[in-house]
Amino acid sequence: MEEESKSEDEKENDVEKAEDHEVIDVDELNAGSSSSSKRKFEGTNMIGTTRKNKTQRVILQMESEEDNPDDGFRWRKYGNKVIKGNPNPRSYYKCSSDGCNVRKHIERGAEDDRLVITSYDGIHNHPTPPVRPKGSLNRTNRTASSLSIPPSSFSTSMGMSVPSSSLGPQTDMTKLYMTGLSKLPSLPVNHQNSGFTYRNEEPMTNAIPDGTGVYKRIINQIHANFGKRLTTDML
DNA sequence: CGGCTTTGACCGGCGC
DNA sequence: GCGCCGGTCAAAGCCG
Repeated sequence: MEEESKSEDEKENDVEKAEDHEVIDVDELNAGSSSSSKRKFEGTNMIGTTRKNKTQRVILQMESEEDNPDDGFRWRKYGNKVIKGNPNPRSYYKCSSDGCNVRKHIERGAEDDRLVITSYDGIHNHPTPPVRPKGSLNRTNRTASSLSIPPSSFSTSMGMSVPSSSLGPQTDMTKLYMTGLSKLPSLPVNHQNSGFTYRNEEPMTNAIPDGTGVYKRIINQIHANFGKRLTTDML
């Protein structure tokens, strides 16, 4: 791989890494279990073992039986690891688009195996999801359509949630969250279900065309928040 | 035949 | 300095 583990702003990154992570509110909401799981999340956000936190991290928390909800992008699994404190293994995915270094980790809640925590690392440098032109690969589709437990609401670190009833059960999970996020009407948070967390507290604008667009916007927001302008370059 | 998933090993960072 | 944990890579196998 293209290891970028240079020593550029490692110091800064270090600091960033330390304060940068945002603990998922849903956890608190879900709480009851408390400390142990909270720790887990912090750890997740603070990943920095092998890599410095050079890229933005978006964390989605949702309730689903699926391990790999379709977010519109093509992912290739490159690893699987059982993490301490969580009986469920964490899966590592990379965007299979050429030149795109975006990675994502998917793991299930230690206590709620229905709770799926997806962490996105980096920004897609391709405008549109690389939908297989051949159309031979439908794995992700299969994934999305096999969802049997559509979330009944979204909750975010912003304290918002939205009933999924307004969204089709066929919609991709991530899109659901993204879309939901962008339209969040400030409903009571349902801690029993899904959540969305990203590193920016700023509310999204409305009228997002589709999930992918929303994703981009989120990434955009994150970039803005980070004071970086990769987005401009990449998108 | 091509691409993706799976599994094990190795590497690097962090904490004690 | 050592041990533990997390993350990534590489090879083999399977599926479409």
